[in-house]
Amino acid sequence: MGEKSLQKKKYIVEKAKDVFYKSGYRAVTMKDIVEACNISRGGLYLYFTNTKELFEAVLEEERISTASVIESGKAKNATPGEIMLMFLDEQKKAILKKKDNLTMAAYEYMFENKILETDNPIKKSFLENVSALENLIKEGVEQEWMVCEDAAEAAKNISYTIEGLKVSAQTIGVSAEAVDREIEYIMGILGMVIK
Amino acid sequence: MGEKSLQKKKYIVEKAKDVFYKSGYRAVTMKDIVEACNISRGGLYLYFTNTKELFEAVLEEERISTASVIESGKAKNATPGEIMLMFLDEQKKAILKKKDNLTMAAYEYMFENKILETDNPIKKSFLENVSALENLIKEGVEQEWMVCEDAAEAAKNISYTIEGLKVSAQTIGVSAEAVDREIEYIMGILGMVIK
Amino acid sequence: MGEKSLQKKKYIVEKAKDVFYKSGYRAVTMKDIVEACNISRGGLYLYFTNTKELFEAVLEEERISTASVIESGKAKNATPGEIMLMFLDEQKKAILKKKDNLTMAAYEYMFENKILETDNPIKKSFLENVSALENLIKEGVEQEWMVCEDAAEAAKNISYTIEGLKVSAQTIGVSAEAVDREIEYIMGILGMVIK
Amino acid sequence: MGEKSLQKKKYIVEKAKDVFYKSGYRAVTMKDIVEACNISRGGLYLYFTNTKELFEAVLEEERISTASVIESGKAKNATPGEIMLMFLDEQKKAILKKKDNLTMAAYEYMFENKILETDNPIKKSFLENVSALENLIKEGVEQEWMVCEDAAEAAKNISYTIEGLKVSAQTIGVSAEAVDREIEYIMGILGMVIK
DNA sequence: CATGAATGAGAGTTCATTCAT
DNA sequence: GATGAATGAACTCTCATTCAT
Repeated sequence: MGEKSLQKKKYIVEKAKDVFYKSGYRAVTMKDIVEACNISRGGLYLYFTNTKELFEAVLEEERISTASVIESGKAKNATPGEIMLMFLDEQKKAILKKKDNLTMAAYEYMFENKILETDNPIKKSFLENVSALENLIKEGVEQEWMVCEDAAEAAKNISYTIEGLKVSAQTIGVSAEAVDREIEYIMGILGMVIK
Repeated sequence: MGEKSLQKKKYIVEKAKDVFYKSGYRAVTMKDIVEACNISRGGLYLYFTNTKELFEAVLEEERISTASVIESGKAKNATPGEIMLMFLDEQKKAILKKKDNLTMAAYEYMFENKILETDNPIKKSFLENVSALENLIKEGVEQEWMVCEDAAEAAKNISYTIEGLKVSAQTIGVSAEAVDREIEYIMGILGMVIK
Repeated sequence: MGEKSLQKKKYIVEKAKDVFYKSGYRAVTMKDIVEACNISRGGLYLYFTNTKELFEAVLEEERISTASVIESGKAKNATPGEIMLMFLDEQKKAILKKKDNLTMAAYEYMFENKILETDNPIKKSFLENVSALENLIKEGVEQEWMVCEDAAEAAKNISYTIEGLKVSAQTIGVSAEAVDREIEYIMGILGMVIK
Repeated sequence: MGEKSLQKKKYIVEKAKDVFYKSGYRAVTMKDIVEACNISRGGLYLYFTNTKELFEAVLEEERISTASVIESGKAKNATPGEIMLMFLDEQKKAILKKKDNLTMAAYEYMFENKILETDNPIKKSFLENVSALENLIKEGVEQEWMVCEDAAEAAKNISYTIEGLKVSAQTIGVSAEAVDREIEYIMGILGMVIK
């Protein structure tokens, strides 16, 4: 697959993203993608065999990488406490983003594709994030910016709280204040002073 | 619709519940239901026109009514604090129940059927629960079993935390300890002494 | 599947037979059958899932059973020699039948479906016929109508000679005289007097 | 078409032969050939428009020419009887060759392309062979190596017997002994002494 | 000549839905 | 009410064939 093809592939992923945003995961058919991309039926199949592949490509692009936030924080010589705040702020934005159907689509995808498999990209991403958070917390504790006896458990707790907030935000609705309260709770867990 | 028909309808809902538990929401076809019920294709249509109707009937049956827990507590002359504990315990059980595909099915359903509509049965049920909780909290505060400045906000916060836990439990996995910690957090919000 | 369905199934097989006669095996699509039967796309699938199933049903109907010829001969108290003549006559007719594309279709089918599998219906039918012939020959030898040292080998030899004639007849062309000569040869093998 | 092109064409035919050997005739697609040749889709079309053309080119290459065997025999000053034995031996080898899917492919091809047309390459080849055999027999009779009243009919009979054996060998299975017996039969027809 | 991306026709298959019985 | 055969729309997927480069 040459340079040109890669561009086309990217173009398809971009268009597909719109479709998934609009229609979720399961409702999307290859036909929908074909129409969104304005290409031929067969043409799409040159790049993607099914909507699962397509969705995984979209996920790959979309992933808000905790790791990347943490990396960029370290690059700026920020303290673990500062990095944690940056991370939480990033998550808050993601939670409060209106019409983030991709989160729901991801849940549909996860449900359809047997969530217990560990190579499930969402679970994988979740676990990566937990791991990155855990390291951050350990560092924070070592440098006495945080207090936490069980960094692993704390990282997990923080992560699924955020996950739950994302889902609730898209289904039942969550106020910015509610998100703030959760963030305070998380900071409390870590013995961080609330700003 | 006569007595006999009502019984049949109930029978169908019961069988449909099994199917939704097993396969989620979107993956379920009328054919699946027909096969599970061992009735004729046409027969099913006499009672339900589509899987949406069927799923709503199942939801109606399954709803773990916060209100009902609270009512039953009041009937036993339990204090607001005791009722709250009973409620949280009930929720813990629901969260930790393995293979609760119905929760995921409900999310699929919610997603497909435009969550913003207020007559969405899940949102409706959620709001009812929030309201019941709010009243419980207000009562608890009045009787000085709890401390809470904004009962409405607290009720909402508690509810979506639980909702988030349910989803996380079904997708990423949540330990019993994690649930306990969340319950402690909730009790902390309400100024309740941790047992 | 009720009485009515069985009739319909038979009707489909009948129509399908025409199609296979006309177009062979591989060229036939489910669509062709649908059109020949004048039924709906989905309707056909109620009875047959693919052309393989259909073709096997056609084969079942069409099978010129050696066994049945032999049975009917025995029922008429014919001698083994007479039965052999009846059998050979039956085969001659089959060989010389014009436009017997079904034979070719059967070869296409056999080729596509891995001829080595012993449950291949054509091979199975062939082996059944060989076995029936073998018994007939043994009986003929016992009653001194025939002379043959190795009945099994003779039966096999006769059978594939006929098979070869069928194919040649449909592809390169075989004269009635040529068939007669082969029959004489077979009778010679069996030490039978040529009429 | 230049020298280079001819070489490429030959290369394609060689690769195509493998594919036809492996998959028969009808199952083979232009895509299969393209992949086997490791050339571009468009590239193949410069040489062959469809699988029929390709298969005919393969047949042309593969033809076991009776004529050539006879020619080579004559070149070696062999007697008609010796040449006949050489020819029969050659055929025996061809019959007993395992996995000769090309024979079946040829039947598929013949069937698809209306066998009645006399320019059918297989029929043409068959008739050429019959003619060469006929001449050989006539010569054998003249030189008193053979005895045969109707050389034309004998040649035809021998040829389709062999053809039938080839098909049977590929579908139902034929033992070497059975082939020998057929050869003896043929030699008997010609009044040749059995070795 | 050669490439390979792109097209679109067409085959297979599944199901929601209807309707005569 | 109940049945289940029948319909047809919709979707997936594959290739022969073309054409700009």
